[in-house]
Amino acid sequence: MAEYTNLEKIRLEKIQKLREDGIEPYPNRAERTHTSKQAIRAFEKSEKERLEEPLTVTIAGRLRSIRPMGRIIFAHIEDGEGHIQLFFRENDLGKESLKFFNKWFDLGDFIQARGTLFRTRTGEVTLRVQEYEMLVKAITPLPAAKDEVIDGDIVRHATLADPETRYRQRYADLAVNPDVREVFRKRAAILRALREFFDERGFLEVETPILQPIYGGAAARPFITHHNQLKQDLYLRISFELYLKRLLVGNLERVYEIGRDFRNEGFSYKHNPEFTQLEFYWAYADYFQVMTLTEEMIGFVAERVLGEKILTFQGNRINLKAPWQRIELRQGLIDVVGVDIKEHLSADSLRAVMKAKDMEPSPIATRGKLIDSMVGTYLEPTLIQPTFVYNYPRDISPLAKSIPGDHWTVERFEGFIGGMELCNAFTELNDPLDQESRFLEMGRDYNADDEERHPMDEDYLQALRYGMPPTGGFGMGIDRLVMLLTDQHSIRDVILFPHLRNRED
RNA sequence: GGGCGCGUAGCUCAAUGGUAGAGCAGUGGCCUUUUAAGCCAUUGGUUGCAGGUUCGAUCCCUGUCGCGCUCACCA
Repeated sequence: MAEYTNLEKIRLEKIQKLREDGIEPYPNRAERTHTSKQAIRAFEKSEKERLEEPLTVTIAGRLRSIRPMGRIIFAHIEDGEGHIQLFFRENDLGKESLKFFNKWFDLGDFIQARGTLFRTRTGEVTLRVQEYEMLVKAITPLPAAKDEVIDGDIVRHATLADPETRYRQRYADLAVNPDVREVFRKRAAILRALREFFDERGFLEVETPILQPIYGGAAARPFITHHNQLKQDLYLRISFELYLKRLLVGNLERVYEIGRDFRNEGFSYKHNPEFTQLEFYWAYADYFQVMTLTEEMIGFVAERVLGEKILTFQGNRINLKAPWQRIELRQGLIDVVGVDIKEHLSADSLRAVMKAKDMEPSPIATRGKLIDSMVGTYLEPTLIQPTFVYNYPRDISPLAKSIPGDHWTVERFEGFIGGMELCNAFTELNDPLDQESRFLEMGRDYNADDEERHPMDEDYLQALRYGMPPTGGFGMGIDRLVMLLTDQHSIRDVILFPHLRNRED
């Protein structure tokens, strides 16, 4: 049972009294002829055409401010597209009707109003209300103190700022913070642009299983669930990779999927346990071609969403125009920490030189993990402008193809923007025998009970034995791309309902 | 998981080892073109939760819950 605050009790009482008077505070049906924006546009058009007849419209929305001034009342309502001012006048409505509004309506209620449009002395297009009706009585007041209209924009004073409430009650956050709505509109535009980009280039959008008997394609701990009838444990996917590549075996030469991945790991400003991923696989391409396509893709999305390839992220001006900077991983680490990984082909040797350079290498990490941690700690934060780091260590890339003649390195790159890893791609390993030995290698590098261990996927190997064309593959966290294009510091600000701990107090 | 910080009215924030205050919102009144409208009056709090120290705790201490930052973790 909800416990009501005093403010809520007052509104509950209003609901009861309205019903006693035969007025339904939650009517089944509403009516509107114009949104706020449409109404204003229609009025401006009629002004231009010098129409004599006043324009009559019915609008509906949430009451965001009320300014009673005796026998008149000004109010603003907000709908999905904007806001518009209502003008209630005793001369138009009669004494009772004006009083009724004053008495029973509160900020946050939904109202439907019919009337004619005019311009006030201050020039604002306003609805002169002739009839109005309550659509919804809000019980809880919106967590915002007051609105001010400056140059036609609503400015909110003392608006909801507490991050916890904003994430837990996203509905309230959205209702009260228009820029939050804007972030999610942009997110939708980004997804639309990505689909357009791949559709235009002959990529087929597909859907692969989220519930998987064997997880794979990434190093991450999975969520485990259970199918009752099958009496079988299933995993929520940690990547799409192994299923999408099966499709290339099946002669679908260009595929992509946009969907949710789940990783049972800690969260941070750039990690949420479920997140949206884009992966694509492109037959007869290699990782350098994928790099070029990546530049095009990100540029295309930015054009669509921002109108240009320049953006500001956390105070940095970022230029997305191709070509992006390309740094070979080995050279990047030589430049940043002065370590040449080619001279340290064992984990122990690498650990020794890292210690000598005052780093604190993990005592159990593999060579590849040590290299990756140096990249993450020293190189990644410096990569503000779009950069591809390429040629990664083999032992952390079990699904990527080796560089011919180089046992230690694979054809793989990661893309960084704004000091943040954005995407990961490689020339896909399509040699089933090599793949099998890589799986076995991984099995040796991890303990049997380590959930990050890459499990052997026999069916995937079977697929490869039929033959997978040479392929370039790519994965990107969409949430991070949205962060970048909307200048949001935290992944929680680009996910509508980010995961938070349960409250038990 | 570790470290640091935060949690006070519906919202945004103050405050003190002596029992909590402002603006807005709310309530009552005045006001027929306002723009954070204005003016007068007024209600509102188990200070996240549970303990402890103290004559007395919102403040000090311990634990706990949640959030934030950070480190670890994160092919």
